[in-house]
Amino acid sequence: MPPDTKMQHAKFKPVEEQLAYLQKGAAEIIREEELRAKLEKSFATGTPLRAKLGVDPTAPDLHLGHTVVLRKLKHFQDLGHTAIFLIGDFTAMVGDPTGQSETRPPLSREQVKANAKTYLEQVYRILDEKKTEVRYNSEWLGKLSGHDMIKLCAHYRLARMLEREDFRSRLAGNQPIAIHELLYPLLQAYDSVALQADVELGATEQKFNLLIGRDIQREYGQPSQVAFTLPILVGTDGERKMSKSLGNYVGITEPPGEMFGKLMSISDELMWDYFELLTDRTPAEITQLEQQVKGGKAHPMDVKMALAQEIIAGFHGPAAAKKAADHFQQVFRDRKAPEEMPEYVVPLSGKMKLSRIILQGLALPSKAEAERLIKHGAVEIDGAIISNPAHEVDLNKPRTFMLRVGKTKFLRVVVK
RNA sequence: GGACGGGUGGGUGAGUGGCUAAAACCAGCAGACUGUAAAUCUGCCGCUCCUUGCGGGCUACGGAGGUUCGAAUCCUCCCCCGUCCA
Repeated sequence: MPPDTKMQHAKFKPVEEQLAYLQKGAAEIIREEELRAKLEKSFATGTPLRAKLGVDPTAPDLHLGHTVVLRKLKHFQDLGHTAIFLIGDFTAMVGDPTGQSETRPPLSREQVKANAKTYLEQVYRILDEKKTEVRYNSEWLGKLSGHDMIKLCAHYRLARMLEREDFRSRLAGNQPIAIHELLYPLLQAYDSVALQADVELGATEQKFNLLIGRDIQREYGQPSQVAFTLPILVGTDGERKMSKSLGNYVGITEPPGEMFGKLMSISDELMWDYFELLTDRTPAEITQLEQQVKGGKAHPMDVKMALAQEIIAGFHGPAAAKKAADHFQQVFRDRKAPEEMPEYVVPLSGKMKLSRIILQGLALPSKAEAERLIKHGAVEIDGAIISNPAHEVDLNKPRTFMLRVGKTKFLRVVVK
């Protein structure tokens, strides 16, 4: 063994170990042998790989779905490689057609800038800010001349571009495709050229774009990047992709208690996906847990609680996660009122309608909604169900009572 | 530029003059059952007032006018979207 190789051992972990770490949770690695070769070369020369993740600065509120791919980028970072977080400020003005059934409205410069800032703040909850190379693709794309652009386009064929599912179906369904949308994959590919990416990460729906990157890099005389895709995270409904607009998401900036509740509401089957994609448990550990649950040795709820706690600890710290777990245990499992609940102060007066109190105290959308809840028997005062929507509460002397609305909402009402 | 087709409640989408706050489905909310699960079942699901009722008022079917005792439904103009032809 040459002496300099020994030194490299300190810098990078053995290739097989790295590979195993990276493979966890991957949907597809194209091609795996190339990744191994790149890792070997990196190991031998002491040069970190350049792993790229590009995002459209369109969604300032990140949820767990976004974190799947971010966590993988973090894994590269953990192994000593260079994590490149690319903000597609230029391409955002084009609009990624991926998975779109219609043309996306482009974003203005101001929107892009503001979104990018919020985006980064949230990304640093996962990535190490000091070690992350943040780039904006306007840096090179903005400088492309018309001539450069034509040259780039000349490297790809229309027929291949139209192979893409979303283009094909739109074409077949008489839906419009704007010419500039064809440019998007090419520009993304050019980003890989500009950044000399060794690996590009993305969700499975990005596969097509990532593959074009390989072709274009070759055309520009560079080694092809490895296309590394990750599964799309299913939302809390257990059916569709996690997304904000579907309301089946868990936001990473949500309070720990909220996150806990949402995570516990996922189905038992789904929790294994979450373990794989959102925690650092090894595949072996996960399989073991799964068997324990199947064999009746572990209760699914306890396992799910551990899952929720682990995920939350990553964003809010272990203490906050523990607190959320305790709170959950008390309120839902033991069906007791929590120790802490929001307070709502009402001034001393004669009487007040219960519906008005919960309307204001819980910021419900309408009084009709409040009355509906009462009629349904969802409202309790100090443990007694009140089902008369016209019920009035005496407010003639100072006191405190506990209001419960539905299973999850509590309010300490203080009359003074 | 021309010819068609279309814009209905959070979404899909029925409804061609009164019985329509507007079918159905989805989403959502609540209750039951549970492990706050999931699945299932039941109810609710524009706003507001009260005496909480098969109750009163208001607002709503792209926009503005009009016809009519009465319009999501008919007429006029306008805006927007799609298809086809050029």
